Amino acid sequence: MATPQLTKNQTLVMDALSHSEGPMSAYTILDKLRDHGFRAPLQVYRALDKLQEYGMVHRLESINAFVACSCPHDHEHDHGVTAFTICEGCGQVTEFHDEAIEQRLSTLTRAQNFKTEKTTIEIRGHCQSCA
Amino acid sequence: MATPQLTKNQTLVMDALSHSEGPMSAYTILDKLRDHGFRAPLQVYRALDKLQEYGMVHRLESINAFVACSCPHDHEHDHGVTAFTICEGCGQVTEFHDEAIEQRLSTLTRAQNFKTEKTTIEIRGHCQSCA
DNA sequence: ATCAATTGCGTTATGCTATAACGTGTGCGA
DNA sequence: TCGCACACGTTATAGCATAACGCAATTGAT
Repeated sequence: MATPQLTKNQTLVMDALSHSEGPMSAYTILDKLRDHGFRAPLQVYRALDKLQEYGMVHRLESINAFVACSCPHDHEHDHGVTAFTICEGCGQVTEFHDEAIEQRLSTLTRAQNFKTEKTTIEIRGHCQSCA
Repeated sequence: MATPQLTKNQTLVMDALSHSEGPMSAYTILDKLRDHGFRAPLQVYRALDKLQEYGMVHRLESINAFVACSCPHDHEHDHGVTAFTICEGCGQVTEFHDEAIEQRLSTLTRAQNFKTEKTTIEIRGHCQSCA
């Protein structure tokens, strides 16, 4: 998945997420971008869809929010399964990848002949500071 | 978490989920129970909250739906981490538990001094029949 | 027995999340 | 230059979830 040149809206949404400390809901992003001409949710959702497709943004299913991918390198290759810890206190999200879990899940899904398309692993709790 | 006697509403919601082939949204449950006197979403959500607390119902975060726990035994002890495969074709949900994944996640979260409260693992794709 | 606390219930209203459906403009290759 | 793909803007609507109020039943300590 090569990363093409981003459009204006995509760039605005990406910047908003990148400069945010933690995850943001689509509507929070919308509010942040009103000064830049954003008026409707669809403008945000359409940009988010593309950014997810490019692997630059992740959706956190358990909190209906979006976060910039923390991988420093480009997004030209698949990262495999992505997992997150999400702190209920400060909202901090940590992204991580683990080959062992990926292998194990692969084994288990293969055993039931299940064809995986998207894997969600989200761990909610409290980080060191907020424990 | 001992399972107390269920209230009327809790029983109705539990029965609806148990007799369903797959997961149901709160509003779908509401519609199914209108004949039994249900009028408002809160009646469903309140019952669902308790049933989740008792470990009899799981929430599928990635599709905003609820499913009856498939464990045959009672719910008096914690099952640890619960994972699901969710078929995008037929909606079939399979629940499973894996000690290896649980261990690995525990190791990883411990490494960042993260205190886990709830773990979500949901695998979306296609089951054998729908592949 | 009585009071207070707890729990469940019902209702209305509201808020948050996401998409449908329509039309416009722009770039680009056949 | 025609047709197609894509991004965009707008309005409206659908879908998911909770706030806030009040009432009724239960329980359990005084």
